[in-house]
Amino acid sequence: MVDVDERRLQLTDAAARLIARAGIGAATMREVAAEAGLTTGALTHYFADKRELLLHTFQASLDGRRSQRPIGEAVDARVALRSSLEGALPIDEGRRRHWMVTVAFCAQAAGDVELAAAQRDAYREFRRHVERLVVEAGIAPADDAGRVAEQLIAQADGIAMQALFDPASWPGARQLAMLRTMLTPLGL
Amino acid sequence: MVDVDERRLQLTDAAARLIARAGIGAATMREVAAEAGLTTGALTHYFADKRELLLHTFQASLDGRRSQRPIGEAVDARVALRSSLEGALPIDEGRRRHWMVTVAFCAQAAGDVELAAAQRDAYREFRRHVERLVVEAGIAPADDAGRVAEQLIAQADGIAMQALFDPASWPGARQLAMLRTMLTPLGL
DNA sequence: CCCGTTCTGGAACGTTCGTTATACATAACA
DNA sequence: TGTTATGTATAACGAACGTTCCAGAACGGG
Repeated sequence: MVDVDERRLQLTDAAARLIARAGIGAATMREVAAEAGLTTGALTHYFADKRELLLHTFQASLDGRRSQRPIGEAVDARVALRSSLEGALPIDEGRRRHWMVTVAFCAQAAGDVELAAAQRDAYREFRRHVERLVVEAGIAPADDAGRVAEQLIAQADGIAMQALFDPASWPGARQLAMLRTMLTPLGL
Repeated sequence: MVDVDERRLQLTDAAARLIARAGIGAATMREVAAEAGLTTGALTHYFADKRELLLHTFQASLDGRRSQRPIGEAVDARVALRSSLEGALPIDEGRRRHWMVTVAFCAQAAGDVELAAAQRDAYREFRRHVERLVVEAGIAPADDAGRVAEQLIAQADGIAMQALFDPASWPGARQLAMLRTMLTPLGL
């Protein structure tokens, strides 16, 4: 009948938009449902409770980001690596939204072991992804790729943190320029 | 009669502990008052509303961090610089608490221009502080110190972001080691 | 076409929130 | 010491929240 996954995405997308636009406080069950053009009856039909909605919203936002990664062996590992790191910068609406969802999720994850684990695992997955690209690109020996990956991620995230609430000082071009400045010593 | 500033600190400290321990959702007016050993009557006497409490909690947490900075000309600029950057790493209870407060504050700052400005200004102040130390330490020429400061802050914050919800992978020593690895190319 | 399932809207429930009001204690000052 | 201002506890209020419930619409299999 109805595509369950599509409906869920419709609802988690609405939640993400709301969180990014007006903060976690504005993302009530009623408001999320309304943003999606539905009511709480439909919302509770797809998510048992608000916590589950938030968890799925975070996961869906992650999936959305992952789907933007260059895929396959078609692209050069160096290009894929730089693209993956640029994916962590809030330089457009989608990437900014993902950061806002992540921050809101982290704020909720304090004192909630399951949510904290989700955030932790998301980071670990990203680390593995970057680490693999580092190896493929031949930037670092395999036994040191993990450290290099952590370093690269730290640099991208650090720029993102500064840029998130100071977009006037950090237009997209400046974020990208700074990331490349930090990458060039590694031959990127 | 009563030291107003001390009472306010007592209350904002209670709020910060609560936020770090159980998340922003647990920081209700009643809970904050109880954590401070008081009631809502006292709480509302010192803060007009919850938003003001949150803003002051963030500012008080910032002040607490700033008070840990090495002061005066007594210390070497290089030492002060490294110490300031290490202050951004969640390697003990106080620093972790400040990060949790910051994350909670950012989650609330979406869609609230005044809160967003407070977060933005906090970053800019830290940037100026680091920039000054960069110049004093002779690490970069004055016209490039800003960029270097941003880079250093980004590296520290990036480590912090990864470490916040994965303390098992990021003991304090490892955070410090990684920060020093990133600092050595600059002669620190 | 009918029946059972799935899906959705809408209202209701109990709880908890931020906030306000009030009563009482305590301290400062005349 | 009487009076005023200040500090705090307690209770109450209306609003909004997450959640539950139910009626009925939409749909699919027989």
